[in-house]
Amino acid sequence: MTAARPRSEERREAILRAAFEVIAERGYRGASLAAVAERAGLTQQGLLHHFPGKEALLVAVLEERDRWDTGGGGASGRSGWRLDLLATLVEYNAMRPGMVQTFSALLGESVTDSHPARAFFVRRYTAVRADMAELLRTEFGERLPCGLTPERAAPLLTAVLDGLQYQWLLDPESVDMAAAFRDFMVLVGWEEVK
Amino acid sequence: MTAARPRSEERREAILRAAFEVIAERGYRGASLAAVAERAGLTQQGLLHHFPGKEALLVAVLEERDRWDTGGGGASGRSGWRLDLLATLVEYNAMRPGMVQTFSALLGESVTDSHPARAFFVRRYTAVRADMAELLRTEFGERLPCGLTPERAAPLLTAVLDGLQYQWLLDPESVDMAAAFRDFMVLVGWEEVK
DNA sequence: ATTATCTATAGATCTATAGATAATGC
DNA sequence: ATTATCTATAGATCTATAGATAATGC
Repeated sequence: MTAARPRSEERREAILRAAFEVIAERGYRGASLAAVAERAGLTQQGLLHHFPGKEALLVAVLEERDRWDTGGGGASGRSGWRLDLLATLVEYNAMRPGMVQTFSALLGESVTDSHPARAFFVRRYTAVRADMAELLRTEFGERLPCGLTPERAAPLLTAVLDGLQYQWLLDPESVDMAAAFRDFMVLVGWEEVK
Repeated sequence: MTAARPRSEERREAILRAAFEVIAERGYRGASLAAVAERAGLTQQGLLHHFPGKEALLVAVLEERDRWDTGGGGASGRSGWRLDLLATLVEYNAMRPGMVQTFSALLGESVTDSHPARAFFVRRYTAVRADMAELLRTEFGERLPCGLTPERAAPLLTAVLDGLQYQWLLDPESVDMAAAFRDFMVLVGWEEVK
């Protein structure tokens, strides 16, 4: 009759969820272990039983993110997204400000010198640009309707996704992230209603 | 014969320069007053004589930035940039990684809750989008060659500028920020060699 | 025996204030 | 008298470690 006592794996997940939230609110540098622990319902020292240090917690958050957006046949899977699914993903993100905020905050911090997430994002963006080029190639072949090659359009596509997220996080009333992204896709050659 | 003793204004400027550097290296939250003061050549308490607190220093940094990129008939001046000058600005930025890094780090942090730079960036992006729309209208009229209105292209243009900066800061060898931006301008309808 | 968690605390920071001291400007 | 700067320090944090205690699993 008593509630099942949380097993270790559940506890870890609760800590990770708390870490996502606190990083969204204060960034990684501003996220104290005590704040994460309190949100997860244990003490800071209890948290350190599950993660040996603050950086290990960040690494776990980043790995979780990778699982999240490659899960279900996602970006790095070679299976790849289709262009229309990318538009759907943007719409989906517009309903998850917390998740977007966590990673926009981490991306922003990661450009500072020797930030612990820097290597992760360097690797990640290399992979994302390659995935985006592959996706565009699958959709359009070697040359997009706009005239660019997939390799030259890929950094632009990636930049639009990130840049719109910042504008939208700062001012969601003024920026329609999904509509703006569809505008961009039309620009590169997508024919809206397939 | 002795070097002129630094006057107050010079000291303030030295502190601001130091603050730019330390924020680029560690972000605002990671930038301690002691680190900024040491770089400027005085003690933390000496610094606090010129700026009453850490947030006042940040405000001064942001105001300096506004002066920097509106100076010389810049964005918010109603005089406005021309589109080709925007391309030139991107090339110029590619030679000033420090400045780009300071503000990319601050933009990233600013999306976290109640960050002291948040209101600044909300205001700033509203103004930037309006300026970009105005610039596009001046160049192309009510409808760009790509079919978008200036108001719908403006958030995309802004997003590309910011998004490319992050990719470039993380991996300058792999991302040619200026070339990618020119690609985007061609996309919206610019005819390259005027 | 192992796992999870806690109390206690060391050792570094951080921001900010108080008040002393020195230099400059009237 | 005002301005610039310093020493000293209060009062909060922060990360991490040490070691005790309780609960679980063989």
